Amino acid sequence: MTTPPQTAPRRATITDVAREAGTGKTSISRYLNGEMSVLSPELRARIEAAIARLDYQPNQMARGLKRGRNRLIGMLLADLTNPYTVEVLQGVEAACHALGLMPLICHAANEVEMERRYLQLLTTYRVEGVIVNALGVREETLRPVGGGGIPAVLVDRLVDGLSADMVGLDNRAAAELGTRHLLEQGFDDIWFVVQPFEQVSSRQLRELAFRDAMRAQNAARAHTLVLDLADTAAVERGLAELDRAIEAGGDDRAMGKAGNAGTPGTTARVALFAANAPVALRLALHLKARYGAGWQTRVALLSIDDPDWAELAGITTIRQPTYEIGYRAVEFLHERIEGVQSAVRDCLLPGELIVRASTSR
Amino acid sequence: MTTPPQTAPRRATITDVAREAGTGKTSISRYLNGEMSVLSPELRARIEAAIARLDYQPNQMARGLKRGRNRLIGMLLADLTNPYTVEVLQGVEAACHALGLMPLICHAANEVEMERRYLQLLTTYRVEGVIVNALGVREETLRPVGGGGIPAVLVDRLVDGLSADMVGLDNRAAAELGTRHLLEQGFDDIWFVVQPFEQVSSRQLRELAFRDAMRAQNAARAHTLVLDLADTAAVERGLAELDRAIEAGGDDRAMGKAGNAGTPGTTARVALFAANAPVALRLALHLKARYGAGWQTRVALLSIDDPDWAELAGITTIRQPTYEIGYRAVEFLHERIEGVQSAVRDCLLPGELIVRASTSR
DNA sequence: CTGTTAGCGCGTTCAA
DNA sequence: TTGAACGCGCTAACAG
Repeated sequence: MTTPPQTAPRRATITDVAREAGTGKTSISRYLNGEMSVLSPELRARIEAAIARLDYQPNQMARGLKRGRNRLIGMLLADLTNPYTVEVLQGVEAACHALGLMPLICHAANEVEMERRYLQLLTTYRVEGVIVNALGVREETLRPVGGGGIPAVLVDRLVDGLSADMVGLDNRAAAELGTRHLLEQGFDDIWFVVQPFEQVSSRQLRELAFRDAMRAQNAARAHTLVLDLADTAAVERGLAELDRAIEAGGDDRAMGKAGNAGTPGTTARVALFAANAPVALRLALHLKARYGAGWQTRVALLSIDDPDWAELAGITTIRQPTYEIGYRAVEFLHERIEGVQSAVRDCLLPGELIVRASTSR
Repeated sequence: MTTPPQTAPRRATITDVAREAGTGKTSISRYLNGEMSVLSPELRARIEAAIARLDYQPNQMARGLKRGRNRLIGMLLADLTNPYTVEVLQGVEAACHALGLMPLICHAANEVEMERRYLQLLTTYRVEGVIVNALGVREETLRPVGGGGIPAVLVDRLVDGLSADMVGLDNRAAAELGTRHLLEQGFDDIWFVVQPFEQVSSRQLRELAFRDAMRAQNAARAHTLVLDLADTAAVERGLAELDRAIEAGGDDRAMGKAGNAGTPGTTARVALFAANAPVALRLALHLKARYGAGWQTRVALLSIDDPDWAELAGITTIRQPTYEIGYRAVEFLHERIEGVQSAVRDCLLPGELIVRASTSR
């Protein structure tokens, strides 16, 4: 049974409905906006019938034009490839649904230029607010948005110089949690592996907290490795450096258990601390290639973010409350849209440690 | 340096620009639409200056209202959690970018009710077309869209009773490719594992092609296992069934190499054929839990879809040309929007076999 | 309770 | 080459 390719019959407008119901446009408008109390049941019934008959659906664009609010919000995403992003998005969608908002999702695919273009596009569509999770937007780009312009809420990362609400992981606490766990498990040579810091505050904060935690425990061997995943050659070099460290360290994790922490000159037990899931994946792939299927028992890997393959790879993770992050972001934005003028708010949510084979004896 | 929270200065309108440039709105409109030839260079310069001074940006909504086209297209997605979807999306975005379209992304999160709601919402925003990758939309829901209504293009799955362009994997060829590979590697007891078919034509097609391929090779032991990932208890039962088969089959894959294919009563070499990535993940998790880290050498797993963790898990996959699927879908849709009236088209793209440890000796 | 009127920001006649 | 007037689909006064 094929649908006939007949010419598209122009969609009914409010005027059509009014004519069909034998009344004026205003009454239709009132009906649409739920002002039922001011409509006689009789008229109301006629309107309902007319709407059904014409399969009428109000034009949001026209409404928006008139009212000055179109219920659209922009959602600028740096990288949908990162499971974190998708999970946050689910929270965003749920909240939008609950608040009658419609998110315009813009995926910049890690390209700063794209971010700029999308931000401008969103402006052009007169979104009522923006949720920003971007790689390289600077204050200038966001100025017409955040300051004096439309409301903005930052997710996961700050934009320097811009004061706006922000919601994300409590990076300091999370990095400390991870570091402490590794130290407790007896690892004393820890490599924090992170993508280039760029403008991404969360990366900076995590690394900083890691170093602080190491220092606080008098654990001398703390290293930071910056891995630009987009640069194959650089990645190779970085991984080679890790290999040297791993192979100089304890040959077997079980063996090194009583290792003398921090004492220089002795074999140390090496652990890798990935700043996020993309990094962790790259590391895991390498470790598997180099040390075989059982690599988890050879070198410890802990990651912030808890992608669905973490269980499969047996890596320890710190799971972010992604859904809630997205949900809260929309709530914040909604309040701002509604005119709340309170001081800028930061919402830092705690991460949850999930211990798996790679860091347990 | 904080941005002062001054009151939002109303965005400039075309009227403001006209006044600022000392001319009428019409000229501004002409300028915006690139009709430069009809503007004196002098006026044109004044307009440019005024636009810059006011930081004017035309209101897309108003334009859309007037022109009857707002450059918006809807993109209905069944499941962003599936890496396939994200990859397709990247193709969609690239094509939209190239064609001056803006995709409204709607994520139904596998809920049929959500799909209905979003479809209606899209209608309400007067999108010019829709790309549909849905779980349960029926012809009725899509009627105002596909038939006689706004143009639609289907991705990955058909909607029964609806004739619309569609683009996706050549499921038949892909399933044959996978089946042949497994048979060639000497597996003769193959389980096709798939989510409930529902309205999803691709699932049905893959399963059908699998059975056909098995029959064509006179390979007697072909099974189909339907796994409803949302139903934990049902999954457990299904997995138990698989375990029985696996453990009844050859104890070691290397051993069974010379196994007598299809002969009943002898030990057979068991392989699992996952219909897509979510299924493959569930299977891999179970196999790892039951057979340990080296499960890949114990039981073969092949999957349609090539998620980023496939390499990590060492499973053989059939990679879909996801980016191209998304890109082509938008191209098709764009043509329809532009009024192309040709017969309904199907674009079936080939998959690529990527052999990994789990199915090679 | 109901209809009339005047725009929202913009594009498109049509005259000037 | 330019601009004034009208209307897109809808809402918000303002009468009745």
